[in-house]
Amino acid sequence: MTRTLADPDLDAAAAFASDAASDGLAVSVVGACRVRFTGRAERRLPEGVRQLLWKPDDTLLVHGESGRDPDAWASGGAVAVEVERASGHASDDRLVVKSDGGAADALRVRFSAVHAATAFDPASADATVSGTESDLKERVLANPDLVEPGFRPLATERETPAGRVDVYGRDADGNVVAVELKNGRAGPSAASQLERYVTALRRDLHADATVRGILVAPGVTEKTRRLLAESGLTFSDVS
Amino acid sequence: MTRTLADPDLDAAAAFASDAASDGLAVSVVGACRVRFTGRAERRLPEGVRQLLWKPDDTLLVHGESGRDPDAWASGGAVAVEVERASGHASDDRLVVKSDGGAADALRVRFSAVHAATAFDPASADATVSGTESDLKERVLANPDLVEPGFRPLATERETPAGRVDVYGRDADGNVVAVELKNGRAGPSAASQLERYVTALRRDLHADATVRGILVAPGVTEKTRRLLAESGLTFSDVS
DNA sequence: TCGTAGATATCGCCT
DNA sequence: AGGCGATGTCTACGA
Repeated sequence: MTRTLADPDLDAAAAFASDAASDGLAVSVVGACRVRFTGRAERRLPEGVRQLLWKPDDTLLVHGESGRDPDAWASGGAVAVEVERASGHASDDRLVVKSDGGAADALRVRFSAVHAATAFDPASADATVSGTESDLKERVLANPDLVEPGFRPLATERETPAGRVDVYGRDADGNVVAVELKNGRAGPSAASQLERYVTALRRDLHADATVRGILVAPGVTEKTRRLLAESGLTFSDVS
Repeated sequence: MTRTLADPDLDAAAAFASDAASDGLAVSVVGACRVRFTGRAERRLPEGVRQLLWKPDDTLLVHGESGRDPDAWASGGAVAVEVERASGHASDDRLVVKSDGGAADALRVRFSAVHAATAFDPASADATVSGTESDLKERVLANPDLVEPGFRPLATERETPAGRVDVYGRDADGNVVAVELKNGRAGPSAASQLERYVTALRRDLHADATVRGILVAPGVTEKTRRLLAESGLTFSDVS
């Protein structure tokens, strides 16, 4: 199923890539190229050796020396391969792989040389995941005292004009409580988010209702702790 | 500089990958593998053909069938390669590439078979980028009327207890103005952010100062527009 | 399709 | 090293 080509000429590489793509395979191309992206932004990469990965869903990824994120990419567009013939020497020919996204986004990768190409039938993701914010929600519902002693959850994802409250309930004194969960260390945006929910609930509910906000996370930054205090909100540590 | 190996046995692949890594090269390995990540979350990928990219900065990427983001990854850890010997048949041996990040993050990729391996000397990113929020700031400073007629910018990235205001200035009437820039369509978090800044400035400045907030972006969602209105904030469209 | 919010977010800047 | 906010964020999930 997997096919490999070493040091092909550009015509061979182009044929190899298009054949693989029409067979529903992923193609990895390693070679010297220039890259240009235009659309939501403009980006250019100078001549250099990179790896291009062309997935069966027509995602294009250009990876260079470092980092988790690609140096350039395109997704959602139609991908085309061609060999640009130079008028002079054949050594000026270029293998061009390009994606033309619908919304003005366009990526063009121009190879002056291809060192290796591999085609393979890739596995779908189908991953098992745990340890996310949704797991934290399960934990809180199973053990509401994590929020605070006496807390009783009444709903999850409750709608407000400002967005959905992760967990909605009442405290031991019967006050309305909005709980915002964060899976990691909480920053200022979490405090703002919670404040928006609390403000929206105060407006929506009867004027005599007391609405409290509790941020539940395994840690909080100092500035965020201060912001919470200034807004009369509570932090509950679940480390 | 670029080297390729087709259908190597696991020992050859292991030697190839470690040699390439010690030469400061990037290595692409295509083969059948299982993947496990533990740390901030847990994730497992079942047996399947994927591409592993091992960059010189010890970033590991595992790419499958679709999507721009890798199905699994690790960065910042030390990467090790080894062949796990099975007690029975040699066909039960596994090529293991693993990254042990400092903070409990660990990625392990176990290949049962390697179909192709390529080593190459990758180019550094060194990209030219434009069209970002910082470009929008340039535009606003060059032409303050984009914010509103008569606006005069006085500072950028002005510090407040709630964070840095993108552009700080005064309007035609001499009122203090906090400007928040968004490069894309602005959502509720942008409104919250601006409100935090305005509140902080009102607290910091003399009580008699009027502080206004203006969100400048190429569009805004409906809910956000309502949030802005409720907080007495202004939206300025720069499409 | 649009809006909203999470993510093993990553990345870059500044303290 | 940690906080903070942008990102061509991407991606999943609802309305």
